[in-house]
Amino acid sequence: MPSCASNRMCFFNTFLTNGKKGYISLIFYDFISRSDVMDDASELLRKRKEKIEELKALGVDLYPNDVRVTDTSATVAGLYIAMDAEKMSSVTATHALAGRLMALRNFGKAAFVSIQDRDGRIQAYIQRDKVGEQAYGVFKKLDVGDIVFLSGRPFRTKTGELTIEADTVRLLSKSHRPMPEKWHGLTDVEMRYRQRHLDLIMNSHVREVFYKRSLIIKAIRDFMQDRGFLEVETPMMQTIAGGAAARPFKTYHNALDMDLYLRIAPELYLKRLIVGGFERVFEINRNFRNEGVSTLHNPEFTMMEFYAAYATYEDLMTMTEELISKVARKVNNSLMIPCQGTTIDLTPPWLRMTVKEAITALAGIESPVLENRDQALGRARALNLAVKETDSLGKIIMTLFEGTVEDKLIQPTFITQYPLEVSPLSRKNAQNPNFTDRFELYILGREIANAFSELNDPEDQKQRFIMQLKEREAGDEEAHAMDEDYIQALEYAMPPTGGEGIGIDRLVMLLTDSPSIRDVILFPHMKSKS
RNA sequence: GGGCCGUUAGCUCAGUCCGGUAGAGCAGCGGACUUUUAAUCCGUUGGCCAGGGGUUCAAAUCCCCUACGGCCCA
Repeated sequence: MPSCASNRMCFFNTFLTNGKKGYISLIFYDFISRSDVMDDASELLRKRKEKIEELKALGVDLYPNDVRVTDTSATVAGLYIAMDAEKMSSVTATHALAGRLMALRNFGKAAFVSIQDRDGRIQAYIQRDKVGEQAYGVFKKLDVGDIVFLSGRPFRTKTGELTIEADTVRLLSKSHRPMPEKWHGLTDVEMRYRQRHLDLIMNSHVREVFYKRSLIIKAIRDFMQDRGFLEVETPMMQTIAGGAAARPFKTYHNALDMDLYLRIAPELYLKRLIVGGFERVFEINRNFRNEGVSTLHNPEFTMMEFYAAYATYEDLMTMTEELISKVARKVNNSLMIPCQGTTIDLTPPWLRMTVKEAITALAGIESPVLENRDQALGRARALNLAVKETDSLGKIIMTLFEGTVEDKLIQPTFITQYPLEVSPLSRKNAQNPNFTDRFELYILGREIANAFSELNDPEDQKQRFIMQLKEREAGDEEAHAMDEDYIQALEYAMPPTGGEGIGIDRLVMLLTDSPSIRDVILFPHMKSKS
């Protein structure tokens, strides 16, 4: 038998060598109570633990699983919404509900409680003479935060509040920890993100944001399916992370003995499905980009990408207006969206202008400057923008655009005609081959969508990849890699196609008036607290 | 990566400028109370002041470093 008696490993040893169940549980209990509670825990946690022991001593099952819940706070509220106190006095129906105890107002021999379930809150009135002395004794030991079961008939209090007059009250799951403060709730943003369960318990508007997020995604999915788009799933782990300009996460497959990258976009696989003949596909899923976090960036984020054969980027602008306005109407019941102190008007059609027109119109940079690399470079430097001596005109134009125009695009605006150098997968514009048939949608100064008429000429695509390789050799880690498999797929002929990606998180931010992407992602990434 | 701000009881926050016994409200605990709703009333417990180093007779408070978070910039 091991000689040490003060760490977890040793208990396992004891268990293995001794093998008697009763013995081990005794030791283990000793360990829990002495180390986790008596020494480390706050007085509050110790008191709670004592109460739990008292309940156990009374023979109360702390975690029963034998109740039948028939209603929620909302179904009960819906039934009696039109009935006043007098009408309700003749109601004989009883309702069985369960939820988390969120408020407790005790009067000695009776109490009002509020329980919270998935639909909201409902009040119940617990009387000693109604539930019985023994059940009431157990009830008095319950805490805010416990999960409870209630049944009884509904009535209205003298203030008119719908209330369940409980004939049964039971503990369903005991909370070992106290809830945050009832009035101010949980406001510490770090704790809200790290302990989202608490945030969801305490902050109803947070629950609403995530209900709405689900509605938005459902509305998008319905819209796409109604138009004959097939929902597909393509690889999240890719041998070449392509389809966008970003640094990928790297991982490793043991059995195959190969490096893999988490995808930065599904684009190239989705277009291979267009070659395969599906003609209309979409995917709503996660992308992973190895970059910093900010109010607009999370390392993993959700995009919808879709591709439509025989469509152009111009068709997609119209479709995007329809999609986003339809979703907004569905979840917000309006096309006027209050967001971050301004109102966004989503009524189509939306403003359309080229990158160069936008720079001239919104930043006052004369158009000849945008035709001459040296002048454009000089202007970018004068504006303190980060440009390199070796940057091409197209790159400099985009630097000017990002530095001077982006945050002015408040109302929905399609920016079209992106430079060839920054669009390696887009079709060249027929009139001006230095630019591509591409657009990005901006709302509230943020990029929401990116789309283009797809480049389907395999020889041109190969040249574009070679251009990108040169950028990569010149030190641009985000430049696109050569993808021979993709080129070979194009060699089997891809129909003329329009493709688009819509940032779901950013769309949810817009439609829920959330200031940070972390407010629309349930578990945003945070640094570990060591 | 840079700048600014923050971290004090389970939670929400004072206290920091100007160093001198660590506070409030809620929650908890004990008591009263059978229509309250931030219930009320009486009493009461609870702290490694994020962590480390320095200055000082004396540090939550002043200085330096670190961690985490927020906002802004790149």
